[in-house]
Amino acid sequence: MTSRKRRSDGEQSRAHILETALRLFRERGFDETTMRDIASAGGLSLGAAYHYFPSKEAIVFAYYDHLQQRHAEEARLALAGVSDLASRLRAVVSTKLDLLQDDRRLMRAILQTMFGANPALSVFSPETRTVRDQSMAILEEALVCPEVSEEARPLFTRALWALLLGYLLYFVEDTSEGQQKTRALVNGSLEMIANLAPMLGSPLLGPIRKDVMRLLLEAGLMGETTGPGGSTSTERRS
Amino acid sequence: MTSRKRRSDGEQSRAHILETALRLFRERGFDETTMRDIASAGGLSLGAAYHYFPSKEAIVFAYYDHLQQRHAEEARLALAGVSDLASRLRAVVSTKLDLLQDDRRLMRAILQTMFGANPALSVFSPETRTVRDQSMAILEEALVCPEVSEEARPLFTRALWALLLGYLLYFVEDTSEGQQKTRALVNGSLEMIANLAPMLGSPLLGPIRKDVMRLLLEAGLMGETTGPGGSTSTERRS
DNA sequence: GTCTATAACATGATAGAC
DNA sequence: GTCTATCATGTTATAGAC
Repeated sequence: MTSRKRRSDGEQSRAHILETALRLFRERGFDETTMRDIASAGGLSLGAAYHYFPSKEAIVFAYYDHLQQRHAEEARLALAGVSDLASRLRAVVSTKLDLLQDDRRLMRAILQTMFGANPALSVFSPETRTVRDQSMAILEEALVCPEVSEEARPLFTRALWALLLGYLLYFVEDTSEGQQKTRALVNGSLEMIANLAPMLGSPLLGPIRKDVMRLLLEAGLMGETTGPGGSTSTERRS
Repeated sequence: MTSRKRRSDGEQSRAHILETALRLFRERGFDETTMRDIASAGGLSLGAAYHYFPSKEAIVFAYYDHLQQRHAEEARLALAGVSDLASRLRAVVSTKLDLLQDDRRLMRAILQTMFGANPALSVFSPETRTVRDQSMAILEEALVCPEVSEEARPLFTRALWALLLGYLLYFVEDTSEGQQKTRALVNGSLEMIANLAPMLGSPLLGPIRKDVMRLLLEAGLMGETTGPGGSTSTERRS
């Protein structure tokens, strides 16, 4: 265990780089901040920065990872003692937006990689599985309430996850004061969804729910299976 | 009008570059094809290529523009004589997928720019308005049928557009043989939607439709208004 | 073995001559 | 309109310091 002291140095440097990078990203934006800027502002060499983060993307991903941790905490706090569905939905989405309020440009960089050219980092890829599961877990917690039946919950969670993605997409482009446009859209639509929720749980829609579940399962969008780039994948990437 | 001959030369060069670029993109992928490759394969200099296309992105956009033209034609052809909603929905989405079948890597590049860092090229931006409107127009045509009431159509169109975006997102990652996973997902979900459509048009849901419309209108997602980056924008971009 | 620094490379984009 | 430099930046290779 001779690496004990060394590692602590490394961790510190890593944290320092991340901190510096985030500060610059916030000040100037993602594209406008170069790796050289980050390195020199942090008082290290370019090589050192690349030693800790294999790519510029990796830095925003580290940030997003950290952010989700915080969201989980905040959301749980906001959910405590709140029992009606509408409020619970608002709580979980609002805390997310609050955390991202001043980092919309960073979130744009994240979305770009999630929808971007590198399949490994895509929204559906197995590599990003952890992040996705974590995100869904928080949403699912919000759905633990009388209005949502046990059977409807998994499906509802997926739908909400897709919706959240849409909200974020809108959010990063929203230049209205305090992103009030997004807030209004979110609050209004979640309110309606909450009102419709009991209906969705009705036995009348049971068969349809079944159909949807089967569809999503086959598409690899549900349960333990992989996404569209499933096991039959034969494609390559340089 | 001394520019007559010149322009024709220019147009020809432009078309030549576009053609060459697309061929290389298909052969090697978007990221793997450099502007230098395109220029030299086309027998021109790097500067010349940049003269016609201000960026690499611009090339894929030109392609996408052309593609939508073709989709409009194909979709109209496929819609002719088909009157039931399910078939009409399938027709318009299937033709899209058919056109993109062998260009999924290119479509990925398109999606990346649409969700990407450059706000001007975002899905919601005023600059991409034409493309968006064209795309929605085709979808709206598919909804001209007895199952969809006149009042429900605008809303239905928007929802379908969002859904199509989701399909495409899934499609570009789908490595299953012939993208059968996407095909199954699309056919199944559209079938269900078609079945639910008459219900959505019911007077019972009238008030809710009103609410949704108002919400989308205020969000700038409907009608002639701009998107989230509306007139109050104060942000800049280098 | 773990970190850091320097130099080199590939490529998207630009400037200015012809 | 076209070309030839040239630049800026993400990334990699490599060598040295602790």
